[in-house]
Amino acid sequence: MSYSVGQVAGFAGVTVRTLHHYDEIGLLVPGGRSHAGHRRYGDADLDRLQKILFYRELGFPLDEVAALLDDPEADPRAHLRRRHELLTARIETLQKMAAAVEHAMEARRMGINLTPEERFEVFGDKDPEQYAEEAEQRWGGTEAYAESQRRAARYTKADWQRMKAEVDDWSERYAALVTAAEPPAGEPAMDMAEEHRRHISAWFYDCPPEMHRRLAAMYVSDERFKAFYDSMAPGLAEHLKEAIEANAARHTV
Amino acid sequence: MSYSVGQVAGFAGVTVRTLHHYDEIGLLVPGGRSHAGHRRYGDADLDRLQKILFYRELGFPLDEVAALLDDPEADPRAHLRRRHELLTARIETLQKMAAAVEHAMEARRMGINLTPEERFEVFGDKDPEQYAEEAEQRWGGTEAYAESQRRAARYTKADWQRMKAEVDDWSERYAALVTAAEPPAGEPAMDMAEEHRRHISAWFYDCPPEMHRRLAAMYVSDERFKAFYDSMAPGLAEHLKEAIEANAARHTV
DNA sequence: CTGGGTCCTCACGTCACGTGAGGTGCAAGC
DNA sequence: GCTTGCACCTCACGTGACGTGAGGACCCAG
Repeated sequence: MSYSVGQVAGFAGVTVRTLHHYDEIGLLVPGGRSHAGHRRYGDADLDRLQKILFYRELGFPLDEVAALLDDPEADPRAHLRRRHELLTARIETLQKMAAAVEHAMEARRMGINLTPEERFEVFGDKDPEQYAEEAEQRWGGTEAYAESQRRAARYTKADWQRMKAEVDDWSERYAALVTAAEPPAGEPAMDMAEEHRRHISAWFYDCPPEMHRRLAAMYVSDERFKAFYDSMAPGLAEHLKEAIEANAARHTV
Repeated sequence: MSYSVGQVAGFAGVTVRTLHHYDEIGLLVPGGRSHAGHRRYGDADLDRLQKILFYRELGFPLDEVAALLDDPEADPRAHLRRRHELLTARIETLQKMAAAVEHAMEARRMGINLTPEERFEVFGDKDPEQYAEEAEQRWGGTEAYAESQRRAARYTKADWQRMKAEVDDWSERYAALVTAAEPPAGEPAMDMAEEHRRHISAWFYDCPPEMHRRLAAMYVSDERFKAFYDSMAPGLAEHLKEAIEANAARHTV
């Protein structure tokens, strides 16, 4: 019914030193001591440790953790709710970061340059107006940048030619499909959306349907991606987006 | 085309001191210095800083960040891929933590006690066999624990009586519904699933359909939850799970 | 020519522990 | 009965990633 430092450290996944430290600063004082002066942790101590580790995991400094835990206002249910909120909030920001990384990967794949504030928007909380003017200056030169991109990569020249041939072939066929007014949710369009996905997966990065769907949203929401696809045929970006969504739905069934 | 420490600190969301530190340890040495000895950061420096902050955000110590960035093997695409993988992995573990918290909330709501290893499983990497024997000893006494739970909470005695009356009424009606062989996806069952969800939201914690669905999965996967519901009527747990899923699907359309 | 703002370089402080050093209590094996 | 081993103890200094002044240089505006 009571545990030693070693045991607690063992199943809580912390070091003995950490428990000593928490004792020193009064954050987690064990319920009692053995005859020999050894720390003895009871169930209540384990419970408290669990909460401590939780808040620590989310980046709270230890004194704030202490304040949270020693708040006489909060009942256990409120704690669980609070933790769930913190977790979901954290998950949300990480998902935004992941989305920004996807954005960057797609931009790189298509040789589109990013503005400096876009590079940092991964970390949130930006003043979007602040550096707006100089963002303008940075346009143009995209083609040279894209070319340097290509050279910087690992592929050989022959690889690049094969890849480019695939892209050209695909875009020609998809443009034809759009001008023939094929429906986006039809079999031919979905098949070409799937081909698009496999192309990315084969040459650039693993792109499951879920992610492909998020990319599709970018193709219409971001002007540069939209311009890239619409240059193949007018309305192609929107058409491709719907085809990708239909294809993803077909996959997840 | 080149920025001062203050500017960089501004739009990267770090302090000037941090940039000084990165210069000191050679992690991010600015491209040049002005006449007066002031640091001048170029575009390449910003790019590198973005990567540094990213890896730092994910908990890498700075020397490892340096090792990653100065690895001559890695091309930029590989970096983006790697970052995306790290992010999705982190998101996944956080989602597991959130699930464990939901588990704990539901257990507390129904007065079910958790074993000590369950309390820590939020943090993953446990040897599931290790403390198995003593887990046994901890059973029984659940009712007393549940009672103490009730007293510890914020509600008044009258509130508890009202709440319990609601529960009793609901379980009686749901048991009748099951014995009458009503289909789980039928309107009456879905309505009672919705009532169940609203009950939790009103008395305990906000429970959107998404979360309700995850709880339903626990009702059949965890023996204790299953026993709780099956004691109302045989097969009720499974029936309720399907009703909750049907109700959630109805909600998201 | 005097502020005010931004930059500079020491250099010590802080937080959450890590890492020995040197010693104690106790059960098992020789 | 003794030593060996193990898990524990208490100092106490080290470390990583900065925070926080102290004291001084540069530069533009009023």
